Amino acid sequence: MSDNEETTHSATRKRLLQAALQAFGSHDYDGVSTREIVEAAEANISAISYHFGGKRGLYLATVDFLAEKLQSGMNDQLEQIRQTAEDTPPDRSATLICDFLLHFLEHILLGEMGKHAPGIIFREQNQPTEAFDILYEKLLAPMHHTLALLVARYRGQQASDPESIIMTHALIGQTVIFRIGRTTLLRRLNLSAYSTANIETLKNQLRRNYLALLNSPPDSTETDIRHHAE
Amino acid sequence: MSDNEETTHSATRKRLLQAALQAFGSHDYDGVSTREIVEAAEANISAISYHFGGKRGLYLATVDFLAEKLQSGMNDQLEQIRQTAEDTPPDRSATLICDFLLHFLEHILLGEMGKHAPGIIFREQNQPTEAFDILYEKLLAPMHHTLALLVARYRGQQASDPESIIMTHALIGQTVIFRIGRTTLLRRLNLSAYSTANIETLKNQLRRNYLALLNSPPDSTETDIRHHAE
DNA sequence: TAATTTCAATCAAACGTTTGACTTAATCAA
DNA sequence: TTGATTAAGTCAAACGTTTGATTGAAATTA
Repeated sequence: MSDNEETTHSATRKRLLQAALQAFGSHDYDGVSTREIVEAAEANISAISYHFGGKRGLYLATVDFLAEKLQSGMNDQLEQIRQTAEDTPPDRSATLICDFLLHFLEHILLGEMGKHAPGIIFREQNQPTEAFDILYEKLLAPMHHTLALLVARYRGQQASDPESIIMTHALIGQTVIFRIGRTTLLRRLNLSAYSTANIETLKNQLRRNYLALLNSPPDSTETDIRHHAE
Repeated sequence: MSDNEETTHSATRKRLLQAALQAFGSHDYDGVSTREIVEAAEANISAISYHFGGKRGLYLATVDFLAEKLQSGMNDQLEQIRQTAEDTPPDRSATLICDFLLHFLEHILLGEMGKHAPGIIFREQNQPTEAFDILYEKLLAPMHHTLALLVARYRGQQASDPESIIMTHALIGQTVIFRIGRTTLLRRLNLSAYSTANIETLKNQLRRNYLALLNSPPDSTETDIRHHAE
């Protein structure tokens, strides 16, 4: 039984993936030429066809590469959160949510991943191809699921309740907008880039925002239904 | 003195802009070929060079076209909001903010603009070119500014206070994420598209979120400083 | 030796742009 | 009113370049 996809351990293959990640992260699929990539990867043109079957194959492998990379850094954290959540009272969930999201914020604002991932992820959200399935399964769904679990737990709702899911989405949205809408916010604040002090300010304010949302009363209609059901 | 840019009133010119908006809205710059555009516009290849100087010129004109289109539909609303805000007590500002954002939400989820604008705006945020300046000046800045004014007024802060600006950004972010992250949310909810009932649910929940954020107490440090200054 | 990987060279197709002829409509002197 | 002149816009055809992909030989590795 083989691992995920091919498990060819070619150095060239890895260099191609890294170069492609950088390229596809900062330019559109069609805005990146295969020659550009192989030059950055110090490989031959035909290496793309050889290792990935073509440009499209390289792109898909790159998205998988990205998802795998991010997943590995997040899965432990998510698993630990699920564990902690079970062992502690529901009202501690808010802290877990805040800590996770703020840690996530720092990653997408400062981390290496923040450079390349957003462009690819948004593009796939906006105009999904089969690459979106990879991102969703390995990245977006696990994160969304775990957070929804905590949100539901904290607010005394079901994790499958649309209200929990929507609330989770809003929490994530309020976070990622500081990466997605970075250029706009920086102009409004007369800054050219986020400093660590700026990010500290952001984190403080976002934490307060998270708590305000989490502590807001659930929809009364839903609550009534739930109470009657119990 | 001429109007904005050239005021050539060619039918072909307009058809090119409309076709280009559709094309650039759903595909990347390099993913759109000039032949594709002229075919949709039922024009000749050379019309692009003739009217816009080239593909790049057409793209910039298209962004300007988009900004102008959206601006016209929003400026009246923003002006009216600024007027209303001055004539009514600060605590009414929350309603104005909610109404504007929810109206905006409906536009980007269902309206014609929601199809094409997001792709272009995000791309320019993520990798700004001179087209971003157009979007910022005509669209993003006015909206951001007016909302920040209301937010500051409601929470008893200065509109120039970073906390007001950041709060405004968070409010907008929480709104647009339902367009940007649409694909993810729809999967989580097991839907294939937003129905009008779904959107009504979204709006109800978002309104509650907005109010929770707006009513949350401002940063105590800031508040202290402000009180001392007064 | 046999299999895997790299290489320069080459391919057809698609790209954005340019060209020069053609049409249409407005301008103006006779 | 007529006929020549000019300008604006459109068109098919072609331009040189770049694109992703392929080839078969050479190099490398096992």
